Amino acid sequence: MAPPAARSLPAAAESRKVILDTAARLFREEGYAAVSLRDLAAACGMKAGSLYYHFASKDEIVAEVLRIGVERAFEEVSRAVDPLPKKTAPAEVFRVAVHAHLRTLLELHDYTSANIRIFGQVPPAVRAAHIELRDAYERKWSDMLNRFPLAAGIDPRLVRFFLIGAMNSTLEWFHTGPATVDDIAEQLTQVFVRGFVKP
Amino acid sequence: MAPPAARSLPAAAESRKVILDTAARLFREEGYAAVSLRDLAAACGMKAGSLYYHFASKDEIVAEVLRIGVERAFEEVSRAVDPLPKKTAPAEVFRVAVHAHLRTLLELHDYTSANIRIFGQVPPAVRAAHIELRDAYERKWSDMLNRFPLAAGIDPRLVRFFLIGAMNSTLEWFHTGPATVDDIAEQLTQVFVRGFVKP
DNA sequence: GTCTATATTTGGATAGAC
DNA sequence: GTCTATCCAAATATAGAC
Repeated sequence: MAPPAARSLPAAAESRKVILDTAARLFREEGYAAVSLRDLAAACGMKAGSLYYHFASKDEIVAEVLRIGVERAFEEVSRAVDPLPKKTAPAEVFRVAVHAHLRTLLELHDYTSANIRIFGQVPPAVRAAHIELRDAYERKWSDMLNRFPLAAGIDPRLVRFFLIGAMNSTLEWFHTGPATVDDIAEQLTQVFVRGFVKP
Repeated sequence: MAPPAARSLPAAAESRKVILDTAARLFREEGYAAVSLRDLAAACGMKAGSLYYHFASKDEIVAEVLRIGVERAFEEVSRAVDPLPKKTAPAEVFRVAVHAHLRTLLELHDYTSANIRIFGQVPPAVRAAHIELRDAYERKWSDMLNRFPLAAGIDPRLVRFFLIGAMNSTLEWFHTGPATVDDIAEQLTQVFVRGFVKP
């Protein structure tokens, strides 16, 4: 038998994708607890019971949304940074990475924004199972920061925490529209690398 | 009639305070949706129905917790910053303010940490009613930032967003213990004012 | 694969006794 | 002021028909 055409998924996989895409969007918009399986099913054009053909529980759905969210960000940042020439200045690598992370979070993927938005709301067991993947992604950021010569008294672990906190909190105000992703990436880089005060 | 002794509140006010203190602690620990009124009442040594003598709804309780959370931070930062001599260097004012905010968030008040933790989880109406007070507090930060001469191309509104995001996200990792509040305040100030890279 | 129907639990909220 | 008892709505999850 010939394989199915590349553009169309088998029915089950197709439904699964619709459910996950919709869940990511609703979680991003409304938070974890506010989205019931009835809401989710209705938004997919299904009934709640049908979800259980594809997933064993709400936890399983949200765990998959979280996982894909980090993976997308990881991929986008890697795709932007890895091809840069070896001799690229650390600050330029940094700016490109920040831009890729912000674009994924703010413009590209509901999965990533859902991840940031609901991570603190999901059941502790789900959160615990997700930590390892988050850590792997954050290690990529540590590697980038470690290419810089550090100012005296600066702990690079704290810089990474500050940076990730500042990047992810853009989700809470980006829609108010004071700046574009390009603006934010550029200025965030300048603030972290050289400070916001006139030299 | 003589007023009651200063250290003891009237019974109703006392119960109200117990409920709010306990709610703040539970919200901080478990999030908004995870705390039921039965849980809250039990932790206060009461039954769920009794809460309704003091508050009309769960929303009213959480709104009060949010309000007190910002007020405490506002008070602590004002108390630390306002008495400084007029000629104090902007960077020193900044450091003192960051220290006061972080200490309130990380060591002093369950209300403030609950606010940061659950703000994104409460019903939209509660959030909307709370925005004005948050804005007033953030204006205090804008005033401090505006005392600095800015580097070229820097929008002080973005700096304020980055700063508040970085400060509040400490809540997610402070318990892992890589640094004290003093360390964090010192290094956060240095990173924002002069950057983390060796000059 | 998706449906209908329903079991089961849990939540916020109310009424009235004490 | 706090209790007991209860209402009502909503949630996750399951069973079995189609």
